[in-house]
Amino acid sequence: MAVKALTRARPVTIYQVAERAGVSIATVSRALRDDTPVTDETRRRVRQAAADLDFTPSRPARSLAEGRHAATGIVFADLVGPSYAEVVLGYEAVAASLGSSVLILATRDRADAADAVRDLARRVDGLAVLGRTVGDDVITAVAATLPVVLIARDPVPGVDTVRTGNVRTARALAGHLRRHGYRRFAFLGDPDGAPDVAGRYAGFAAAVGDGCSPVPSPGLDLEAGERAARELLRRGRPPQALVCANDELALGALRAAEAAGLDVPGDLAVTGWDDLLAARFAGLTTVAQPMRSLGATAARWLNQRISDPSPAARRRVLPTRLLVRRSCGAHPAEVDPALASPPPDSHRRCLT
Amino acid sequence: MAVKALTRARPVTIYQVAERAGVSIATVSRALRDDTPVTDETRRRVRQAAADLDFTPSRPARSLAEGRHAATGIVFADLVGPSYAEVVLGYEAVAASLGSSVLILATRDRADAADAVRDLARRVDGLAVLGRTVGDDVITAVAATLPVVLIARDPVPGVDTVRTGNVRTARALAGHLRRHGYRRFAFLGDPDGAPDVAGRYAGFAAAVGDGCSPVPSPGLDLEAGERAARELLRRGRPPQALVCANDELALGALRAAEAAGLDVPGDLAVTGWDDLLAARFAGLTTVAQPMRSLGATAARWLNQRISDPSPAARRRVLPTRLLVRRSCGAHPAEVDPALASPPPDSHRRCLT
DNA sequence: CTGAAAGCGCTAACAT
DNA sequence: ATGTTAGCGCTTTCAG
Repeated sequence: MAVKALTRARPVTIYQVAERAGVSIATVSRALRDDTPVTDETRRRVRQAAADLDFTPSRPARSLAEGRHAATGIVFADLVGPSYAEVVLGYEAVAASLGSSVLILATRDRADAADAVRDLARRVDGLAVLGRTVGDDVITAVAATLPVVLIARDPVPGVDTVRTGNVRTARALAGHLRRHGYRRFAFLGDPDGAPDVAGRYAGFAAAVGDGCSPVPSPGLDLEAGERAARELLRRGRPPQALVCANDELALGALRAAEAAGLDVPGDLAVTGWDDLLAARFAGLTTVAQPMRSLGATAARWLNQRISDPSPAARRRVLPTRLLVRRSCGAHPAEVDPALASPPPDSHRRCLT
Repeated sequence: MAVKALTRARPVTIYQVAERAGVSIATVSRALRDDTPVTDETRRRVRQAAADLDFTPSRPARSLAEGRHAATGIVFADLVGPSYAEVVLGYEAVAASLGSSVLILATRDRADAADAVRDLARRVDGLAVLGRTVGDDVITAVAATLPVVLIARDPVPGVDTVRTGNVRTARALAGHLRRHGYRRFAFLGDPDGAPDVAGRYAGFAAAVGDGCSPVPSPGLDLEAGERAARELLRRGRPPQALVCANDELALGALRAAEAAGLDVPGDLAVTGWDDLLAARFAGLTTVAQPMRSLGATAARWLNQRISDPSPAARRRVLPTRLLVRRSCGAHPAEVDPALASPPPDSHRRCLT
């Protein structure tokens, strides 16, 4: 196969289409977008010429002239972990159906996250921000420039926010565990590390009273969970139930328990949060959240605010579901069957 | 909180910066990009003015003038499933470090995928396409316009391609299973459905000879695997080892086996592909692939080809690793320890 | 080193 | 209904 396209063909412009169709560029512009008054015959000719030349309008030129990008962005820390990928997917699906392209920005541990966000802001008509990826100051600054929707993050004045119910669900979880008879709890995760963790801890701690203090983990992944749990279990008088801020931590705790020769749930009950696929196979009691809806809602709101920025800031908390599996103890009859069913937009079924 | 920003401030332009700094717009343009000859003093003044006004250049205007987008796109079918999210993440990380923004496009089951791709092509300087999301005709057409890199997909003439080794690894897997003593195999998955599946089946079938025919599943998810496996196990004389095209199918098969009262690996060996987190907890023997590297490589190649399109098309096959766990049978001593270690860019450890 | 001016390709008044 | 023309905000010759 010979090397091809050493120099790529220069893109076709509206002028060439106009010449070929024997009309002015304005007419081409009109004919190609169906919202304007053009003779059927003219439109046909223009369309034909455009097709012949394989013409597609230059996006930058269009954006510059129209003063809009027809694109929005979504900022997140990572895509692995708590099924954030699903949020992005839900977001993309709606955004695409609304005719806007999607730019992504993963902040990970990037030092210049704030700059990157500001830069992104010049390429889009609106921005969705997932979690505590950048400071409130950046959010406020960007929100002064274009519409912003916060996802799974503490609200910022004047900015839309969609979240999942952490506090309330944590309370439900606490109730469930108490009905199991547990009284000594530990919460695995650092409330200061992520807004979600903070909410989950707050709700749980409030529900069980003083009986629970947080055991900060050095991260939110499996290794962190295993390490923190190992430490905890080594100390005297371990808790009866270990409530983890997310499934990865919980799965790590499961491993630590196994390594310590403890039976789950016999010696120790463990719960997670997120309903990862792995949680099902580990029989982990956890909380399922409508991740896809989270993204979809953000995309929809963003679109609305782009076309009309005037309404007051909106806030919504999406419902979550407690999924009771075997890791929290013998399955009591009191569990409402509805609680065991999957969240609205999940294709998963409860396993245990 | 009062409603704010009913009408957002118009963005600052280069003219305002020029006026404030007492120079021409050309000088501002130069001073803001450090690659041009400008007096230190002038540069300082311009920078100051820009900072005062919180000026950031308009992307569309810049793109129009420069004739480039400083952005690339990545097209994929979905983000869930075989950790495609990791590919995207690897891609984004490299692209960002190379100074280009990232646009995403999820084709899912979208009917107008081809149009969407063509549309995306007008917003980027290069495109990465993951899997069989659009037809070869679209790839060829787009590749004539801008650089394209294919990921985990059969090569198209003249287009770069990065893949993971399916055929060779399938052979290794077959060898391992044969050493276990298995002789009757079944392959779960539809080779005609996805390029990866095709390669995996081809390699496996070639290695075990006629002893293996594919059992097409109606999809690649857990439910499809469970259903297909249930059917298979119901028929007389089930296989000794069930090799699944991916982990989700395998996990479904595990459930079907359990439901049928079969012991894994006692009555039936099961293997997967992808090394999902859940595979670890299910003790599933599987194949780990350097997903992140896949994306990273694509981003790097794209960048190179954008700056210099002349080199001949490149093809690379990234190595995979067989992860032997308990689902394939009693752990023989013959397993090379190296085979059990994680792929280069994975943070995961082998569990079993 | 800096300024003036000509585009980049398109949309949107404004004419006709 | 269609053509003319003035921008959109920036980069980049070309002069000076």
